[in-house]
Amino acid sequence: MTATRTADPTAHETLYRNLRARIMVGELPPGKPLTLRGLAHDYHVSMTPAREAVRRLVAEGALTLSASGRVATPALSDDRIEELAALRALIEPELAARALPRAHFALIDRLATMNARIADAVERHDAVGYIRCNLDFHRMLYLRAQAPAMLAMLETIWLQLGPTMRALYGRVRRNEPPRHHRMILAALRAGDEPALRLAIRADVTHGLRHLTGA
Amino acid sequence: MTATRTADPTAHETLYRNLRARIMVGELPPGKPLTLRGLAHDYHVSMTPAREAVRRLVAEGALTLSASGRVATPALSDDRIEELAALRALIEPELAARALPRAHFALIDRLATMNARIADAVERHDAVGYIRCNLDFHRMLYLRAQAPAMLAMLETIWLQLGPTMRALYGRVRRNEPPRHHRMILAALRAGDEPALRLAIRADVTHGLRHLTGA
DNA sequence: GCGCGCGATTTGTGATCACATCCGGGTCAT
DNA sequence: ATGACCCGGATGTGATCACAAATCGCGCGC
Repeated sequence: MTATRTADPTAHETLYRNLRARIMVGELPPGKPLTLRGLAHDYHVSMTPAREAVRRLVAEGALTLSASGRVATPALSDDRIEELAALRALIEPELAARALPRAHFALIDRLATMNARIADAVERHDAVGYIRCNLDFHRMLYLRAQAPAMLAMLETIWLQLGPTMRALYGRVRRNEPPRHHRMILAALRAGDEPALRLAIRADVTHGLRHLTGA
Repeated sequence: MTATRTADPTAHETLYRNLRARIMVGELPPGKPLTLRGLAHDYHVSMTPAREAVRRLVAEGALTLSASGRVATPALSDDRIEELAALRALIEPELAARALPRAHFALIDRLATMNARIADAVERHDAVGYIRCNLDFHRMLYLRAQAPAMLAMLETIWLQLGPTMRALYGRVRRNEPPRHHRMILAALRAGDEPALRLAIRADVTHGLRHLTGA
């Protein structure tokens, strides 16, 4: 245990973090309805923290609010998916470019390791494992950009796509080796910013192209 | 009154909308502390809706939460301002480009009218009026892009910059005529997408360049 | 068999209370 | 004069309750 850090987070924050993580990696299918009392019961807290956590997630787009106040995971329209993909395609290359000058060898090495883990998840047909590792791969790179506001904005986009991505990757059985990721690593090693931007953009748009067609 | 729409919004939503609008146009200075009981009292509601509205605004970055849970308008660091400006410079040209094919004459005419209103606000040294009209100008254009997710994301960026922009425009007395806006209108009339992207980017980066130096 | 309406239950909203903690100001000792 | 210290008010957090509205399911009528 490295836990000298046993700070006591508030109830609504633990609930928030937990739900957020589950939504981002696609543990919940699109359109899954949630209830305040249900969440409160599951986490052994009262309704108040559940309300705050849900409200927060709704504000981030991780959950949608029906007209009557009912809350559920988002079931995105094709148009919305296209928009979110376009946002990823705008922001991620920028973050990668900013990370590039700071991407030393140890980072690239760790990225390659994570890439292997992604291949494992694909092998095992583990959809949420695949999504989790894939996001970890991108996040690890973008963290080097030293741009917390950009990264936060990007993560809210990932959040919104979480349930939908799961619904997709759960359907397509064909294994998709991290082809573009290798291009990303090559561009990083070469210090080639234009190539990096292209590789990132290709990775993002490739992964999301199938979502609308299905 | 066109108000056939007198639907009854929930208390926390009216409070949310009101606060959000005030923050976005810079009515509140950076670092202004707010209290749940204070807000609840001002809006004649109990603490519960105030808490939800505040939680929502915190999630959007419109308010910041101190370690002890205290809430205040954000006092942005220079780095963060640069990031948010970069995000605007990425997203806004894209939205403008998507709006361009749908920008018919009536829209351009209305934009020109709003441009005049901006000039008025500058004349009167009305900082919040200037910010409000400026954002209205951009929003009116971007609405034509039919990209609600992108626009929503952009508005959260505007939100975060609200108090800071006010602090800036309140300081610089020199009148800043909407020079770039005329370039935007010209590009729209000519249907010239590259020129439009450049004009938008220039407008955004120009307006925010001073924020770090001051 | 199928659609419709009605009632019981579920669910979100808002109010209020108890409590731990934090912040500010005043006091006292050095 | 200045620093630490301490206490009282202020503040956020969480729990619980009352209430209105929406939803779902069942039974009736067609």
